[in-house]
Amino acid sequence: MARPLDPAKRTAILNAAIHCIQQQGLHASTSAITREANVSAGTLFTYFPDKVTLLNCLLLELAGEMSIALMQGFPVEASIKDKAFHAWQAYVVWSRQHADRRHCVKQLMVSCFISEETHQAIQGMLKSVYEVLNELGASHHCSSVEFITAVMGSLAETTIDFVLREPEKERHYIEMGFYMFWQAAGMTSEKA
Amino acid sequence: MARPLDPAKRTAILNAAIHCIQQQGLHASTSAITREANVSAGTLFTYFPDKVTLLNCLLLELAGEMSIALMQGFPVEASIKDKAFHAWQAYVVWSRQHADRRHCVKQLMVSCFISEETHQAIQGMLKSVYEVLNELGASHHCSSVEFITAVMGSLAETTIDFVLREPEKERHYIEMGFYMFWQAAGMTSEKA
Amino acid sequence: MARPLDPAKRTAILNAAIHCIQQQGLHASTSAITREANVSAGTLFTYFPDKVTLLNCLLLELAGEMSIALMQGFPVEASIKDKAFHAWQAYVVWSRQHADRRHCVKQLMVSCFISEETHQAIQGMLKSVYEVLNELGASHHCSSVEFITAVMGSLAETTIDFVLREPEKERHYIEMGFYMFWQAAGMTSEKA
Amino acid sequence: MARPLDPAKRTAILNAAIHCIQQQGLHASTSAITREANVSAGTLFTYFPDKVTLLNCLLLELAGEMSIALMQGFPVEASIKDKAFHAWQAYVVWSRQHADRRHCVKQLMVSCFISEETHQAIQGMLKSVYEVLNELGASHHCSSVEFITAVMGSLAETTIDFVLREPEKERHYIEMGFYMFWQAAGMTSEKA
DNA sequence: CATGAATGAGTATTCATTCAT
DNA sequence: CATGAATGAATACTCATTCAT
Repeated sequence: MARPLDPAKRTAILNAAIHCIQQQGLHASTSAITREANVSAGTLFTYFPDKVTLLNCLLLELAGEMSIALMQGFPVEASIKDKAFHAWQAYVVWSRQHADRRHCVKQLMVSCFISEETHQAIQGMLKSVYEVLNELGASHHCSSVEFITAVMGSLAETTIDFVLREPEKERHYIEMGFYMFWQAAGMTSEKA
Repeated sequence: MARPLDPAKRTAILNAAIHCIQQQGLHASTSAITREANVSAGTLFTYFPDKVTLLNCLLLELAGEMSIALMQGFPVEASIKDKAFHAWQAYVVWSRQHADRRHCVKQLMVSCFISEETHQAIQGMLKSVYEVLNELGASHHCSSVEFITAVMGSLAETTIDFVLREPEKERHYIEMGFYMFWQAAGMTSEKA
Repeated sequence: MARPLDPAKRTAILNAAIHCIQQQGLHASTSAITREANVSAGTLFTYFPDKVTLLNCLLLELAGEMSIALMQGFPVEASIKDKAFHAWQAYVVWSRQHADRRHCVKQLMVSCFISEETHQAIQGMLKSVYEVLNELGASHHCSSVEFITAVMGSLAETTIDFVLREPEKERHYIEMGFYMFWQAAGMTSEKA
Repeated sequence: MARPLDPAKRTAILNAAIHCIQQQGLHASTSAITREANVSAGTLFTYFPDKVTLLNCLLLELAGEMSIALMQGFPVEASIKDKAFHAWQAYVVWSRQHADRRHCVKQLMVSCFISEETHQAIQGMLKSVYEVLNELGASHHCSSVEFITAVMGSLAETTIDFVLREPEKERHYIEMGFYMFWQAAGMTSEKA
């Protein structure tokens, strides 16, 4: 009956948080966030009980957006390589389009504010991607799926860094990066 | 930058900073650092004009230590691959031996506290490593030495993460990681 | 003071206030009170213009209840001593039965929130009791009816404290307390 | 070597706390206290780690002052009645001279901020008074020393209330109050 | 009239930095 | 020069009160 919680305001707070965190890190103050969101200091706490919860919600929101982007047009019936390339490309493109969001996700993922529940919820969201990586590891008789996953992640990050610096070479870096990864991944079966 | 009055005290402060930053992040308070260093709160500010300067000096110090470690026993006359492997191995081993320092470096490198000057000074320190990488890039007719450099860095970081988790597999990861990198690097000439 | 729109709601708020104040003191928040009363945060302010007014109304309400309890079955024709004992006993019993209300009254009476008007209104409510005390003072040729009144009050409070701690000794404390008071009151005529 | 902690500043903070608590209750804000003490908001926390500790220290300080006043010229060899009267009188006089301090003590004693340690420390300070009360209880074959103690306390408080209102009648109230108490105490042996 | 979202001043406490000793 | 007390702006969060729905 009373004024309902305004989803636009919640979004404004989350977007403001993205903006502030990108500029000032995770210690961006709640008052900086509310100022940026054009709401009063107290309003943040009607949408999120405390700052830690806000950060967890923010990460979930971003991971959700990202997983949707990654899964859009995912070629379920294609070869492993095509699946992997699709995920790779989608991730790089999303990151280029949302550099601020990517920056937040990176900071949040390594911070001590994110709960185990949140980490697991994210794993659940990215299930399809992890399935590709598992398949990839298995197909290479790879002793360490985790290592391949980490390598893919770090090469993708490096690729994104360069795409952000030279957006006109996006295609070039996406392909070069992926084939470097693919070649590297091929190595593991021999060395494992 | 600050004229060191008692070098031992300056070092104590820097070491205390490493310790505190590893445990509490970059927002470790100056008073926590001085407590750990067994000096008074004010003393920090006779050695460093402010906290940001301290962080910049700390990063320079750590980059210096690291570059020395990387260059120790560098095989000037060896093949490019051997030079690259030497640097790779030296970096991984130093990082395993100085996990706290590496952690600081990583946090500092992505923080908003490090000035452009500091970033360039670090580039200068790692000149020898970059020379190897330039040579490597040239030998592969690689269009993007910087990209290879970044890839080497990110694969090394990934390798270190796994060595720190499974120290008994250090050799395995060092070699697997390097050959993955080498294979990946070989790709660039074809794709560039 | 505020025209009661729904008396049941007004009562619910006052009862919730009693409950919260007993547990958290006078700084119990209005939102805690409304939550306990099962009404919304804003509703409190349609029944009471502000928190201070609520507290004053609450005290008046409690004083009213208490004065009714004290007067119930009052032996109008009995001796002064019997009248005094009746009031004494009624007060102790009411306090034991309504420990939470008594607690509120005590806190409110010494707080800086209660206005002079409220204090005088309470005096008015307890007129009958004061009449007994006046009679008592007169019968003892006592120079200070107020002092006797205060002594009776403070000895009754002490008695109640002990009754609440040892409810099985209620009769014992009621009688011991009253006879201590009676003896004390007898003193005044000699010393005044 | 550096500026030493200034006892005068500590005292200023405690006195400011007394003043603010008297006016606003125990929820007087630390900033109100520091404003009154003419120190900055942060200084309070160099003298006391937190507000609760400040309140405990304040009560200990006041209890110390009071116990000194109560014990000054205590007639160790006199009769029980003379000892009791001495304590009674000393307490009333101290309370009249330090109405603000007395008010603080009363509020602090019933607050939830005071630790068990503090309560015990106070018991220790007032040991001599408690010994008199024990002796008094024993001499009356009184079943409940605690009750007599409480009665003495509450009658003293009532006496003080009247002395504060009519300071010119101090002697009158001190004596009347004490003899009322003495008479009341005599009752217990018959009723216990 | 009831609701509860919005507000912003207020809370205890921290912290980088200054400066008297 | 070392010390650590003093400072006051900043922090996350609360709360009485208002007002749009």
